[in-house]
Amino acid sequence: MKNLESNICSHIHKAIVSIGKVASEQLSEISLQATKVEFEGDFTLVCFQFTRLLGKNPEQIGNEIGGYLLENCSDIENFNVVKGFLNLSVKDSSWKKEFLDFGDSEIWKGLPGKSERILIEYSSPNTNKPLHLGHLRNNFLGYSLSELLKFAGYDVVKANLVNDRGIHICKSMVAYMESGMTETPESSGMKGDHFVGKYYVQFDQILKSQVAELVKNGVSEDLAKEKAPVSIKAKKMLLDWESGDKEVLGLWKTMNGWVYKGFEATYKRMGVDFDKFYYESDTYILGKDVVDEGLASGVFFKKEDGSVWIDLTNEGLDQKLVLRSDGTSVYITQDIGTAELKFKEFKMDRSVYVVGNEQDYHFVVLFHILRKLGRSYAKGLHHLSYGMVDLPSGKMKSREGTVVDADELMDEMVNTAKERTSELGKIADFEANELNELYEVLGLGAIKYFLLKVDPKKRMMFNPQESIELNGNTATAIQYTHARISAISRKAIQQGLELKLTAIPDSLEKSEKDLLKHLLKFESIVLEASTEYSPAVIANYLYETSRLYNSFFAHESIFQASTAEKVQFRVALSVKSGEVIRACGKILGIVMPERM
RNA sequence: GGUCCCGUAGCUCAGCUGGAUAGAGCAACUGCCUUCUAAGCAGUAGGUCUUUGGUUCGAAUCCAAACGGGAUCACCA
Repeated sequence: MKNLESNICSHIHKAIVSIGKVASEQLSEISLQATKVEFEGDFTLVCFQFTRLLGKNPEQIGNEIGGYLLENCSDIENFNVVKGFLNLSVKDSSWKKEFLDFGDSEIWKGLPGKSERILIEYSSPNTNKPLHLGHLRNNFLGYSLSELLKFAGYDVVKANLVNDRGIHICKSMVAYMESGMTETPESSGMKGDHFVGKYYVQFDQILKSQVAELVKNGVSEDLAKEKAPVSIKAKKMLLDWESGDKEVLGLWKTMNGWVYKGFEATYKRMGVDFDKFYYESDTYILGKDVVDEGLASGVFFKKEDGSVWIDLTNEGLDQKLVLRSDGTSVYITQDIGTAELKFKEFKMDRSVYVVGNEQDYHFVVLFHILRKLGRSYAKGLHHLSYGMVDLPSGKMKSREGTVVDADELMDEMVNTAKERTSELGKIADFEANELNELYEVLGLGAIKYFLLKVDPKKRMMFNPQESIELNGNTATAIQYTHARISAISRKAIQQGLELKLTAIPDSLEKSEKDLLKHLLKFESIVLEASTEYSPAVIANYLYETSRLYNSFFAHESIFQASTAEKVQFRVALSVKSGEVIRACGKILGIVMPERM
């Protein structure tokens, strides 16, 4: 699309210069839009924008530019002006050339490399409970953003900062100790992360009963929460952990080990991976030297009690603590330190944090701090902030048991895919392992697409009662389109037909032209998605591709086309569509099956 | 209360760098499988784009305010 469209634009530019006798610098960039179906033409130029510059009415302008193009631009066959809109019809030969260039290109292997490295931090789980639906959105977003940027030519590093320490882990540990430490994931047959999560929930139950007891004896609720024996134990355990108590560290390692084993299985099933793991137990001490540096340079200041702050009132924010009065770190201290560590290790040009929007403020502050500290990497920082996944009952709350567990959801969707597949009964000749692989691909694809097609920054709704759809705007329907295309190319190979797009028939059916024009947009869509950090852009484009292909498929017969040339062309068009669908699927982490 | 995000069809979402009659899917209703995969296609119906002002030749899109929903404002992470 690039060549044809930009060529026309540059001619329009010249036309305006020649018509209005204006300096070419006075013109901003010309952009065209696709002509609406109700009108004749391929591209439309909106002429109102030039009325002031040229001192003429839009109709006149349209006619004059149209006339100029007809004479000077070899791509234009005809034009018409409706109100202020100049509709341009492109010659079939120009379209043909454009389509053939596209047929030659191998753009779906990825865009040319850009010597820029981007580090993407995502997932970042707590090690005290299993992953839930919210984590799925985070993981799929982070993974597909990484794939998207890789595809766009960047050097991408995927990092996971595991939150493996803190009071929440101590809670699981305390509850486990209270239970007598008799069972293990092995003995109970539970997945490690679910096993530890069970004790985290148990802690809360013990706490509740102890608080109730204290309240009955006249203690206020707030105080009771603090004074409950398990609360005290958890706090003491955190201190013991920090002072390196052998026993506590031992239990901590054991329990985290169980969780990691569970996470590993879940990550594998989700199809996400990481190049680098950071652990907060290593990084939580970092950042203090940077605070010292900032104090010396005057970016931070110290209050009488010894606490260290940054004043962001000039930025429209308030004062923010960066070091406690006792000299210990807070959350943001660690993040400063971790940012330094990442840069030291990877020298990345950009750094993206895939973190929920409840931390918007935190990242605004963090980025301000790093900028004020004069860090070279500060301009490349970006918070990919995504909205929560809501249930019809409202927010997910682990304590109220209203979470949708990631492992369970994946099981359910794979199962739904299985039921549907056997209902349709098309794959009777599949081996058992092929079948299971297909169910997995369909179930996981459905969840991924469901979560990725929505603009990341928006909150979204998930209704666990109705399982994720398999008809309509879903991964399943897209995967189906791909399977269909694969069937076409199998048959074409059998018949010894050429799969490459090497020739374009003189006249194209509407559905063919629409599909081709849409496929041409692929590169610019990838660029748009990567500059906006939005896999949703890819997902929506992918769906449109699938829809247009299906429409073409339903309207035109491929192997029964009137001429051999048309058969060849339609086969090649199908193959191309399949390539684009697969490329989008790869970016989204959705596998496209050959048969289903 | 301050700050930030969101508000489009009954439901879930596109469209938002201003352009012609606002698009999909689900749900409802009609058609289409003796011919390449009907998990599909074609159609009907469904809209004061939360409201009110402003900017503009032109606003779902930009600006302001109001209303509604959410997040956040800890020496928690």
